[in-house]
Amino acid sequence: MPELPEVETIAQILAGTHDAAVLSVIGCEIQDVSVLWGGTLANQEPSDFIARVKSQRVRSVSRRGKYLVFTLSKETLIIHLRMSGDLRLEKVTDESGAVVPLHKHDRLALVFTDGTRLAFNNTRKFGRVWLVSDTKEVLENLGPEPLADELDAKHFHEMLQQHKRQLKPLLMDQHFIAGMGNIYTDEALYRAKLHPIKRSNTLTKEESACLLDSIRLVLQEGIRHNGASIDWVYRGGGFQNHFNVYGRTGEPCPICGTQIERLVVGQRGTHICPGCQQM
DNA sequence: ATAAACGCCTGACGGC
DNA sequence: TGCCGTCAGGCGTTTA
Repeated sequence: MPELPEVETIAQILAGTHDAAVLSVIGCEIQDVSVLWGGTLANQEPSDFIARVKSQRVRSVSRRGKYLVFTLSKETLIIHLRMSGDLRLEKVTDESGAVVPLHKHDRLALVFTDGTRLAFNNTRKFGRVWLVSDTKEVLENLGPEPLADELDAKHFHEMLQQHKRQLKPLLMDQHFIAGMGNIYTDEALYRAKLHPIKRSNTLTKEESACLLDSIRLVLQEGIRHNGASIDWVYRGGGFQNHFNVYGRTGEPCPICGTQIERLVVGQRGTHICPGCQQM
């Protein structure tokens, strides 16, 4: 699934602030809703959702962790793409006036009065949509934004000291810090030369500061490349061409030449350079 | 407190 | 070609 850089890219594209943006949802009024798979809705029945969301207008689009946040006239629409979710903003009809068909695995579609449509494609049905009056209902327990200035090295070190957990599962815990997923965690730990199962409370101040820098570096680089396009989901991003360890099992480490190893940490495939990342 | 195991889903890929 | 196991950008719940 998309991680912070992919979600950030999608948010910017939908908001029309991205270089690659063609359409924008800002100002669009919701005219019609198709709930193609009811399980998509996390907190209500399709009929309630449709009745409440119709005729609301999109005021803004932003990101919090891996959540997309659509501020509407009266309420807030929140989308989490999970593993296989994607969003397409497109015209409902083509140049000849023919209706553009929805895709296989589209689970929800919002049709706007200006003739555009936002389609939520979600192959594995893990993604969810919420409609809430208060974003706290969904976002309250998220950890800090890794790229925010309020998070400094001192505070991050204290956060790490408060747990005795393996670094990788801790970084992927959205209550600890919001937005890190499997790819960017592997890449950040590699850059910081830290082993994924090293205990968080054993890091020195210097190591904590280096880890925070590494997290920010890989996330910024991911955003700069419009995220990664892997598996069968292609969103136009190119960060997959800049992975140092993720998915590179058996290839030489760019720094020391040792073969990249794959292990399992926290039930997730994990990629490390055994030469650079020692316990 | 920490972490493993499992469930939720569909599809791609490699081996036989 | 088909079948089977494994793996996949996530996360909540249950169990140890």
